[in-house]
Amino acid sequence: MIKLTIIDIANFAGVSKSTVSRVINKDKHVSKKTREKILNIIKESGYVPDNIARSLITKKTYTIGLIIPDIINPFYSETSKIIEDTLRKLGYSLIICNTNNRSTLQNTYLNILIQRKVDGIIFGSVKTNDSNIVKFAERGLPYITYHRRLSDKKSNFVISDDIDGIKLAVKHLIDLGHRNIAYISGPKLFSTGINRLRGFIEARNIFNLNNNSDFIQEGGYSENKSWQATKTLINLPIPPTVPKDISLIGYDNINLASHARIQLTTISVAKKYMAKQVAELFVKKIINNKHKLELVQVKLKPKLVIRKTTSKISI
Amino acid sequence: MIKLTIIDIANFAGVSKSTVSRVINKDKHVSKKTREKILNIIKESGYVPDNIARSLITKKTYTIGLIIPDIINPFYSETSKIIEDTLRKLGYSLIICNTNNRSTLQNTYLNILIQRKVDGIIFGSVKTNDSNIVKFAERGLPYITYHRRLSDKKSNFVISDDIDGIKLAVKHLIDLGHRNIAYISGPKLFSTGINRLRGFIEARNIFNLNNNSDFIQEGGYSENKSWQATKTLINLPIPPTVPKDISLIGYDNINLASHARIQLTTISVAKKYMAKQVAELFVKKIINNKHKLELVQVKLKPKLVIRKTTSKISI
DNA sequence: CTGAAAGCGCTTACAG
DNA sequence: CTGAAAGCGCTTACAG
Repeated sequence: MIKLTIIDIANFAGVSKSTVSRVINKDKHVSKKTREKILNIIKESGYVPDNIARSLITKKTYTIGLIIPDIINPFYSETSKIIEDTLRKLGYSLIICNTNNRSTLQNTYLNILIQRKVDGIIFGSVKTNDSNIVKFAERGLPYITYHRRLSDKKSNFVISDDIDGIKLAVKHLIDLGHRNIAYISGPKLFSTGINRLRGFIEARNIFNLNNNSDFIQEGGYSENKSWQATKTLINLPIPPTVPKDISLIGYDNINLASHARIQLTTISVAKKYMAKQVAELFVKKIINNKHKLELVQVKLKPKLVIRKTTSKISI
Repeated sequence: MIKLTIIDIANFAGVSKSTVSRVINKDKHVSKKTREKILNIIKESGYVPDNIARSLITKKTYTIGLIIPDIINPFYSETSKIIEDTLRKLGYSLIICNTNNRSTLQNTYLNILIQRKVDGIIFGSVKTNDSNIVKFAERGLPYITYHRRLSDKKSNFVISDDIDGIKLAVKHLIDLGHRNIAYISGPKLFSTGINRLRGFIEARNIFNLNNNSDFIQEGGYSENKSWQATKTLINLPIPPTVPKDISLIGYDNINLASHARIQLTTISVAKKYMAKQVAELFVKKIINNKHKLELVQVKLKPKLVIRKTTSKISI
């Protein structure tokens, strides 16, 4: 199996390699006749241009890195798949990196991606103040985050409006007659955790609810911690309002929420749309638009999905 | 942000770029003094060698393609993650491609990966006779499959021994006193489906079981089809042996099998080990060993995991 | 142990 | 519309 180069094609067609290059790059300044001749030879010969050689000159690899905590987590496998699909249609390939939430591994990946000359990096779960990303950003490599954002005002992101989401949840409970509403929070090193908590506090003020600080418990996205928090809440002198049982709203419409035996009322995040948007906007507004310095800062509206775990208060 | 090249480092160190290159590539023929000086300058300056330029000469990209049906399927997200992790430790990056089982998309990806000059391709779900892969293989690009194999005797693979797996299952049922044993098969275009069926037929002969052809029903990995097949089996004049209900063995120890309300006895495949092996053997035995033409053909032993869906026959 | 030179397979002004 | 030449940032014989 001999590997063909652009020179082989040029010789065979009786033209210079410049002309072959123009045909490959869809340059208009080639006569129809020459173009067709070359195109034919390329097809017949099975010649494939070497992207490596091309990248060396153009400084574009058409490769993007995706840094996520864990592809086994359904949120990330679903969004990764859509990101990959969207990028492919735009001519890009994706290198997926699982950090397992370890910042040393994230740094390892950042170095790998820099050395591989990726055109940019998408982050799926940034900590609000990640000094390593700030340092890396100084290299001038374009990046964007989804699901979570950096606190930096000039950062690019596509996220769900977490403040609004919690307000939807609180409003729903109030509409059902509840007044004592508690909140089990996520970790505060992510914008998701920070903003949902902020949304809860704002909602309490808007609706004039009990400001009892016991009604906010740290759950930390851990089953165990959340279970402890729940017990604390139930044993409060004035526990959260109780209908038949307790009205309960989750966040992120994970598959388990709709399970027949669970039927959790939930705030639903448009994760598929988010994934498509982050990939498209990153390529179109940032990577292919380097001169313009346009910021991408998108907050998607969450939705309330009412199922069986919330109901009217029964006094 | 100015981009440094090997020439900048060379000038700064007062040596030629050849010497810098040797240091970067850990060539021994450099004096300790020069080496340390250069290493220091590299560190201080934040210089990162350009892998693209290097690849153009070495013809190695240290990139591997992984072609799977769907990263959302837990089997593939779990194995992909391990493959990626294993490859990273060996110095390789991974481009994951989801075909959704569509051969046109697989071809698209094959072309992309060829153009990107990947060092090899790992396939997660090949059809036994995939003419496109055969055609592609003629390009001389190394490849290997896992989970499923090509019928081609000279192909590389790491799979589970599916024939043996079914035999384990049949033997277990016989040990429990069953004699009328039925089998709901998978699609025959995969080695998994073919070999499990073959294993079932061989087991019937070995244990002198009823050769009734009604006891083999096509399930096609589809819930609906399998349900039809089950009804057909139950309504047979002589149905499969019935204890309290029916003894049932699944294949592939998916998470649902161990669910508290399911407790399916199952043939378990060492998928994590399989993933690690396919990545390691591919790099060590095939990619880094091109001259030797060594075949990698590994069949891992499956295990029987006994839970609650199988029990002694009660006459 | 070190350097000068050639070359990997392309693209891109420049000139015609 | 087309070609000759320079160059992208490295590696690698070859020579000393």
